[in-house]
Amino acid sequence: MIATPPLPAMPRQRPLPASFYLRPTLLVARELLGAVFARVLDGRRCSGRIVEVEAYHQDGDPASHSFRGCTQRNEVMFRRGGCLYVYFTYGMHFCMNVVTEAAGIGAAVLIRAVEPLEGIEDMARRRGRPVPPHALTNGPAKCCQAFAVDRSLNGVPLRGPELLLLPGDPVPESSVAVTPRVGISSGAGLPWRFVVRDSAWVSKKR
DNA sequence: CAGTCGATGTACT
DNA sequence: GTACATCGACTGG
Repeated sequence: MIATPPLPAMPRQRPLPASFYLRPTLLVARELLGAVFARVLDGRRCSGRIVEVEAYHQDGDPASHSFRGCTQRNEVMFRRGGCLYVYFTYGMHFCMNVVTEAAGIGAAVLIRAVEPLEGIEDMARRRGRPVPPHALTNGPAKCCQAFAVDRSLNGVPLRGPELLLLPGDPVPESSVAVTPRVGISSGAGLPWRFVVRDSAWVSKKR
C-alpha cells in the first residue's frame, strides 16, 4: 500500500479569477462582502469572511490616495486589479486594500473588518494583547495585525501562495448596508462603505 | 455609555 | 510643517 499524503480538511477552493477585479470598483467592493481572505504564513493558514469594506477611486474621490495621481506610495493602486495595496498610517498602523480595475486606473477596496474563520489562535497571538473575540479583526489596522500584513505584502497577488481571496457564500442584498466611509474628512459624503448588516464582526455600528 | 487624546512614521505641500 | 482610510487608554456622566 502506497502512503497517501494527508488530505486537506476542506476541498481546496479556487481563488477568485482575475476577471473579478477588473470591474467597476463599487461593484467589486459590494461583491467582496462574503468572500474569504486567507493568509498563509509558515505553512499555517489564517482566514476570515469579509464583512466590511470601503471603495477608493482616482475619479471624483478626494479621499483616495490615488486622487492626485500616481506616486511612490500609491503606485500599486494603479496596477492591474488582483493584488494587495498596503500602506502605513498614523505612524504605527497598516491598512490593506484589494486593487481593482485595469492597469493605469488608481482604485482599490479597503478591507475594514472580517469574521475570523481559521487560525484564530495565531491571529489572537499576533494582536499582541488580550482582546474579546469580536475585537480581533474589526478594524482595518487590526486585520493587518491579525493576518501579519505589512509592507512586505504590498503589491502581492491575491491568487496565492501567500495571499488568497476565495469565493464565499453570496451576501444577499437585504443583508447589505451602504454608508459613508469612516475616518475621512474630504469626500466624506460618498456612500462607498459596504457592510454586512447586523454582523457582530464589523468595526462600527450604523 | 460618549467624547477626547496621545502615540508614532512618513508622504506630500 | 501638516495631515493622516487608526487604535486603545483615559476621562466624565
